[in-house]
Amino acid sequence: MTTDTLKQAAPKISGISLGEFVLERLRGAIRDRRYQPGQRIREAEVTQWLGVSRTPVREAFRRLQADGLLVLTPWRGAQVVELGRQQVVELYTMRRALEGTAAGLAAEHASAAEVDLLFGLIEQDQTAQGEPGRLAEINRRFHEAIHGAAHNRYLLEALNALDDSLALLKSTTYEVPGRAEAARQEHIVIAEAIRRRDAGAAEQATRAHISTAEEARLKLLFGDN
Amino acid sequence: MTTDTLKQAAPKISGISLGEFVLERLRGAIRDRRYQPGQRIREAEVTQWLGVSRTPVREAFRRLQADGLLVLTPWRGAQVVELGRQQVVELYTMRRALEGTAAGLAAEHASAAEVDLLFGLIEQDQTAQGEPGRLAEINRRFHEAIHGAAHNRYLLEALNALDDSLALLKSTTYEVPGRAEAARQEHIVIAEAIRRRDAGAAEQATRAHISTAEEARLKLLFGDN
DNA sequence: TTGTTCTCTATTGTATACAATCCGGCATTG
DNA sequence: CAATGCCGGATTGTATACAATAGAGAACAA
Repeated sequence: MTTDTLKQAAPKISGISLGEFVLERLRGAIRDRRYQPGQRIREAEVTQWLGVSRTPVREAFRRLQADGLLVLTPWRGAQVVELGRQQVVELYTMRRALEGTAAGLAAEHASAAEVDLLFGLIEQDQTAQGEPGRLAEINRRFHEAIHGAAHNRYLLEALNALDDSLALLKSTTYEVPGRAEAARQEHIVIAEAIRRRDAGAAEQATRAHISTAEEARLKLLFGDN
Repeated sequence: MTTDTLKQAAPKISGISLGEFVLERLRGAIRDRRYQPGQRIREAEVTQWLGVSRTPVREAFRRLQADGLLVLTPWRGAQVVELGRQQVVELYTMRRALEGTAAGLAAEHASAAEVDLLFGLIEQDQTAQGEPGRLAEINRRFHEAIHGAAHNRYLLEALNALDDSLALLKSTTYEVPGRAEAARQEHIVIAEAIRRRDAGAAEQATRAHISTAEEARLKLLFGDN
């Protein structure tokens, strides 16, 4: 076993297919911005990086295209999607709809443990003030908890794909001054609506939350007022 | 040029790639129930049918898996998805959210021509009473018109994928007695809300419309009361 | 008969060879 | 000098050969 960092060994005895392996590796690389928006990804490049043939690489490309992370142009190959202002706005509109729905469903279906998890995360949030990285991570887990509590697999899939797309955007909105405290308050309103099983309130509060997040995001990316 | 119906000729000079060609053919075959839910689809089978090699077939399989139409099990290949009661309920929950959002956005963004189209379709609807097939077709175009009027590409994609999934279900709800007239009235309420730019009312009316469609569907499929 | 194990075939996963296409640079020409 | 057209290499699309696996059915023992 060499300490090979450039040429990653493909899993030899893993039960997973190589196509899935490549898919996850590429998805991670795009999420971590090792492949940046607009960048072209050549098949041969991935082939050498992961030590597999072109076939599984191409399969992963197709899946990532379906997820909206890659653009595949015939005879020109794959490019990481670049999001313009209009697309960011449309993505946030989708997010408002889907997260709102998830929160409403969570109010109807969440178990006691799931509700406790939400409030636990809100407490953790308070201990992480001033650390944008940790705040973003706790925020992610808060929203994932709601997604799970909705108990709808199609909704969950759609939200995961949406998160991947939004990961194409630089940095976190927690770098905007005052955003952390505002988000925290909004989270509390949402969690309390879910606890008292008020689906309408949970949905409305979540939509408002996404809207303020959108504002912060647009300000960060495009300097909107 | 032979009148070959079994072994379809692949497009030779078409600008489209074979993978896309196979994808559309398979999607159509699943929509038309030539491949039925639960049925296994072998690569070799499609290979012979369309006169292409396994590579483009496999690419199409991956895309269809991402769209939720196929289940790919390692070493076992592709199977058309079978929807159980729980999954139908979850799909309709998604549809309620997405169609509601689309109607709300249409109320905000629809052009005059798009509004006219909606009322034109409602009139056509009246001339097709008693013909479930034509009614279903007009219904489809009514909803597509709203989807387009929302002017959000991600929402449009999600709704198209959802329609493909629901196409896995047998027959149309217009076979339920009284469903046609009820749907027609609901359509009018939705279209009028959009015409007067009342996003909230359009969304609410659409959600209610999807809920009654869901009821009819569940009754049809599972004999719910 | 029934249950178990083994083998063999059908089918999919992977690698690679070959064909088609695009894009850059270079030469030619006005 | 600019514009245009034509190579040649790089890259992707497709076909096919080979490897790995699952599942059905035969052979056999109890």
